Amino acid sequence: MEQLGDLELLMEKSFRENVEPPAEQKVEASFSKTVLSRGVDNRYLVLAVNVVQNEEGNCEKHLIITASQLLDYKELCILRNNWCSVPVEPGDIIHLEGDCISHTWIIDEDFGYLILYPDMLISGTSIASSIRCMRRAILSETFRNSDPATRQMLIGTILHEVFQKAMSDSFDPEKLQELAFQTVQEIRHLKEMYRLNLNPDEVKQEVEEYLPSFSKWSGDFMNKCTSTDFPQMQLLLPSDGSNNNATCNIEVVKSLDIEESVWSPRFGLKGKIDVTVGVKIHRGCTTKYKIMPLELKTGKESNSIEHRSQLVLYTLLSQERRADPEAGLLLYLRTGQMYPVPAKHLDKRELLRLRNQMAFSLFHRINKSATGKEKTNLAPLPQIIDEQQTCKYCSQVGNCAVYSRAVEQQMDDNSVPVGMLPKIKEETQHLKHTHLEYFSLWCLMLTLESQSKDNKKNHQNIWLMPSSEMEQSGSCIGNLIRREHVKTVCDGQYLHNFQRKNGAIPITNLMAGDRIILSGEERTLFALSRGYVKEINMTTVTCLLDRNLSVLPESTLFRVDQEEKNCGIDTPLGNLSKLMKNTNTSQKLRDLIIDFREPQFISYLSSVLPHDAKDTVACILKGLNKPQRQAMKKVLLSKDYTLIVGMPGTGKTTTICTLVPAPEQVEKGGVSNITEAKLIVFLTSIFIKAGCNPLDIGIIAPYRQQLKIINDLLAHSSVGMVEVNTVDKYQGRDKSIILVSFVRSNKDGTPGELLKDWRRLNVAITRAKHKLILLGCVPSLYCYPPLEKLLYHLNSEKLISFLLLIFHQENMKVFVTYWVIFKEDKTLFLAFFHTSAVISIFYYL
DNA sequence: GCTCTGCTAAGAGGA
Repeated sequence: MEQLGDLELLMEKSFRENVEPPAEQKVEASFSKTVLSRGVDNRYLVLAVNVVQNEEGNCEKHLIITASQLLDYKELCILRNNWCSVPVEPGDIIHLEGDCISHTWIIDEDFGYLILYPDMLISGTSIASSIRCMRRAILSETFRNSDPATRQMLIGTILHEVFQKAMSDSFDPEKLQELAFQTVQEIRHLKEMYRLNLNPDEVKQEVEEYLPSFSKWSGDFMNKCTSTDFPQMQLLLPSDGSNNNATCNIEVVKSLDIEESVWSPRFGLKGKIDVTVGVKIHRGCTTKYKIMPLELKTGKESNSIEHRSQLVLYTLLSQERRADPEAGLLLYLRTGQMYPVPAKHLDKRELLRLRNQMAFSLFHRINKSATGKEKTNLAPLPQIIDEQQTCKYCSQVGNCAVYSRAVEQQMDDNSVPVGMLPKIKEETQHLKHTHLEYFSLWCLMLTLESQSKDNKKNHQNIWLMPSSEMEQSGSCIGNLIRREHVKTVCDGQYLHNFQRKNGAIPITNLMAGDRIILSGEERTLFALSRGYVKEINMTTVTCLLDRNLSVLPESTLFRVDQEEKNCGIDTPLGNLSKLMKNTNTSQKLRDLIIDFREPQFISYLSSVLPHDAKDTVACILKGLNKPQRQAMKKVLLSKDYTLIVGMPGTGKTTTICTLVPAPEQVEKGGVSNITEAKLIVFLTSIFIKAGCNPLDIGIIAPYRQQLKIINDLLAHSSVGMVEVNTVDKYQGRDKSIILVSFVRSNKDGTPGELLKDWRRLNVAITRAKHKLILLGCVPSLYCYPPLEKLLYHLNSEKLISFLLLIFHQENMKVFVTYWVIFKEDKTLFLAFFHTSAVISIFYYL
């Protein structure tokens, strides 16, 4: 009792000490628009932080907090034990888990959590990776594209997909073979194989080696007669208490979701759960049913702390949607071995502590001058660890060393472990002082830009503000009910129709094409899916979503929130990191960009232009004025870069153009032309963006392989629902817009039979009611007599447009933009040529 | 203060 009295006295004291100083009134929330609240989603503003010693001489942190906007109602939060190290400061926003008794929260070793900046959601994998090196975790969040994709990652991705498909289909060996084959053949995976110089057959073979383990796993854990037939495991749930027998039989009943994406503003976490499974835990004569996260791993069966931590974090994420799973399952697909991972309080506490440290580092990227007199500069990152082994294979080692030398070693209180100095030197020895300065400057500038007010995502409004309030800002529509069937456009794209439960849709800024986040009005259905607005009118919002919501009850109320545009500094930061690499290309770019080496030019055009391109180039130059022609010539002679400077409207963009060749590919499946296919998809998307109904657009190609490629591309774009067919299928029908891809493009003029058929061509070009776009390689198509006639006619009518592909380089990344001139006339022929001239341009502001 | 532009994203495995 006496102790308690002392404690109360202590509390009173700290209250008095901290409530009274006038300085406290100046405290402002670091997240300007944060909604302070109490209850499950509580958000407290920290007014004061006091470190005190308790009776036993242990350290405690006492926070004076408030959930009232007027700062008039204050509470106390006492942090004990390890929680004392949370880097919380006055002005911070925190979330508290636990009990609040007589205006006092006590967070200690065994009970309660503090979440620092809960609206900053950090991914499960990031936190897991911070266990070994916090600095690396922060660097990976910053320099996002520094991790090069590898063969193992591709195999891992493919295997995940095969397993997930099998989970909702079947683990029958023949079916698995089929699923594996399908998945390996998917365009995005083939692209990655091409990039990694891998053969699809060898990838398929490696994937197949895992399949027997898949079958073994499903045989072990699913569909048995009696509970004791399921594998025996050691698992105690926190709710089981300590004096229970840990041995149990685990049965996987069913899969409830795949790639479930969860944002948790309660724990400040986000992540994607590989598989969400219904599990029965049979222990003695009792059975517990739990819905748990199942995490798949294709690599070494390490059962490592990182892997297990990922599952512990996923049990926290799961609580956003349903009851606490208390445990997760970790499955190694190479062997089919599965480990249960209980989510103990100790593990959750330590992981959230790491999360708070990470949130602190991510939030405090800049040292702002307190008085306005000192220079604003970058804050140091978490300490470099002193473990050569860990750093040996770290993909962030380059960024780590450059940041240390360019930013941290310029500071007074910089401390690098002595053992790591040689490594840092080695990693940065190719860089001059000017390069380090450039890195430091741009890192600072980009970080400042990302922190500027209009670039901050205010996602927290979605979880903290009711839709009725958000609707007033025009970026939200609430009280929506799903109408009609969900149309599956393709895997991962589902068309949903929503209507307001009562009456018309309120006035809104939401427009077709906007990115949105779809949530249920209920808290547990928050951020269910993301996608685009496809169409919006007075009564209906049509959305293309990444999940099919028809599994939810029909009466579910939804809200649609506009996803705020995010200023991506990821690309420029990634480029900055690449610019510092020890490669010849980066060396050259540093020379030109940082050290301002003058660009070099060659003397004669004849040495760069292929002979047969002469006429083509002359033809283009005809359309340009004198300064444009001079600029064009300079560009063609450029070895490095050419700057074109001009007032707006003087025709810089017109000058920056080049012709791409688009060669055909002849394979077993038939003839195709990937460039044309991409362009068709691009043009289709332009028409849809311009307001055309996808159903009014038809795509025609004479070759099946081409149709397949176009279909695949459409399926992976936001377009979808556009009819793609051979000429014959359009016989007797018409569409508002028809796009034709002629496919053939080869120098030797091998004629294919298909295009010689005059009747087919006639059908193809007479299907369009309003706009006909023909796309093809002019010199190749001249080989076909019917097309020759057509081209001759189009040419005389000036209906042929040369297709311009614009390469432009911004933030050191090359973008390719198709530039198409739309004319008033109904018919337009977009033409390619065999030859190309590549132009590289840097835009400088 | 308005409007335009840039925009998937968490994790795929390694030791």
